[in-house]
Amino acid sequence: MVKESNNPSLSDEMASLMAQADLCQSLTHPFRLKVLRLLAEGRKNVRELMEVTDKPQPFISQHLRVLREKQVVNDERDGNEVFYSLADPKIVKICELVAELIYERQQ
Amino acid sequence: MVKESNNPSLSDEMASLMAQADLCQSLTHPFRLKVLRLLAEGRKNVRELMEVTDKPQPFISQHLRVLREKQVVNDERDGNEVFYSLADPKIVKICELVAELIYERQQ
DNA sequence: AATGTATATATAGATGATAATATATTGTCA
DNA sequence: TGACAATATATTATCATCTATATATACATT
Repeated sequence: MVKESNNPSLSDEMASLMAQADLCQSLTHPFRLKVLRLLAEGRKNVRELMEVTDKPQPFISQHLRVLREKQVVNDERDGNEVFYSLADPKIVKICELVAELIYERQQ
Repeated sequence: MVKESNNPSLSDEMASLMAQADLCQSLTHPFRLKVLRLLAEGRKNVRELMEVTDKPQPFISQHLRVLREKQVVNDERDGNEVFYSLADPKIVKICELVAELIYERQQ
């Protein structure tokens, strides 16, 4: 946004805003929001997500990668499978607030 | 995401997820997050946002347009000036949670 | 080692977002 | 009405994201 100034607190704020924007980027796809909603119930592997969402495997893995890169989910391998889970319970809170906001709009 | 099924509740969920994703899109730019933070203090017009952020006017207006189109802010004209304000207090909550989440990461 | 299963990555064409510049609109006041 | 101030929109080049398809990797089992 702004060129870095020599005031450290300004660039700190900028860095924080950039990180926040980056995190929000992970929430800009309906499928990823759906995945987050599913993971809020508990960890799931890719096969389970395929069964529930009926989407092709690479499609799912690509979106999981976005979530992983933004540190919104964690992955842990268990033998052949990889389980995904929410990295922070605040993610659920955020998604819930967003959903509420949309819900209230329709009333 | 998914082709519309004949189950109305499914497409309702889809519509909701799409609206949620669309709203989150407004949060994916550091400048817009900065603006929301400023508007959380109270309504501001474009000139005030220019003074605080030191950004060119069209840059600001374009980002305000995104926020307006996503219904995240309201605008009201007062003579020559247009004042922007947050459309819903939940926006502040969401931004705060996102900021907290980022803050905690750094610890 | 060979095969099968689960998941990840590479690639490419299409679509969408961003930023800068130029220009248009809207309202005020002389 | 004409000139100015405040804000909005149009345009365009660049860069990121999305989806589908193809392919690669990792682990398990025989």
